[in-house]
Amino acid sequence: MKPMDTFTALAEPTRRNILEMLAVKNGIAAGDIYGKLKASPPVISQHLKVLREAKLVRVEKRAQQRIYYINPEPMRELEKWIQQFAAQMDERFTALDALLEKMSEPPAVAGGVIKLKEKK
Amino acid sequence: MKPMDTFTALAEPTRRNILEMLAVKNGIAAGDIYGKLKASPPVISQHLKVLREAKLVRVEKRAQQRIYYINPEPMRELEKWIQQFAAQMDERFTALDALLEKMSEPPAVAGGVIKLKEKK
DNA sequence: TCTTTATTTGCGTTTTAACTTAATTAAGTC
DNA sequence: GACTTAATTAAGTTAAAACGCAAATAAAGA
Repeated sequence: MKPMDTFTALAEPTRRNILEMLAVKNGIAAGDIYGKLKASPPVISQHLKVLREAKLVRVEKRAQQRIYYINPEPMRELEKWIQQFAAQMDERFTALDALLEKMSEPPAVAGGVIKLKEKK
Repeated sequence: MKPMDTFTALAEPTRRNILEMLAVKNGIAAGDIYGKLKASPPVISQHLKVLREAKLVRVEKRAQQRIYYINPEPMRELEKWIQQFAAQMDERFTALDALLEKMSEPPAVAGGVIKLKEKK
């Protein structure tokens, strides 16, 4: 349950844009990316580096160009993480659970037992 | 296609830990969180604030305690984003596409036409 | 009201991230 | 070999994020 720095890589909008471009058309040269996304070459290049390090993309050389491709694995892991997450929530939240939860004195605190107005 | 700052909120490991705790047991007091996660109260409190702003959690007051609950919507949107993403990739990558892509001179560049050793 | 418990706010410091400009590497072309 | 194109790297700057500690607020209870 730990998609390493996939989250960090995805936290930046420009990087997500790049990935979205690649989802539409896999295999894009760096130059075409900073052509369509208005950001300077160095900026894009740095973002590509982050994406590379997060293994969200891979690169192939073609003459002077670097062609970027999506690497789907981290995304799939991320999806898995979210789904496990949702599953764990649902597991704990069947109709019966919901009912019981509504009825009982809300969330049990640390120790477990709820102390209410225990006059000594 | 824009899960706002959900990504940013999820980029921090402590925040993910908090959410994972809440997935297992929804409704936890702030104090119980900084009991189990070894991080100082102020730190957790700040992270909770970020999660709150990202609407990943909601809070209820119970006496002095603040009980935190997961808010599932942003997660669902995130899941949707990933799935659309995957869908777009798959759409473009049927068996036939794969074949054609392998056969053709790889990725067409900006202009479109590939110039090869065009001796004048 | 004064005290305790639970949590948050403020503030100064350190770390990390992003953008800018300039320089560099790499692969072809003339 | 010098020249051009494509992309990256390096250095410096600014801005944002995270942490730690002290103080402040909120809700009870004595």
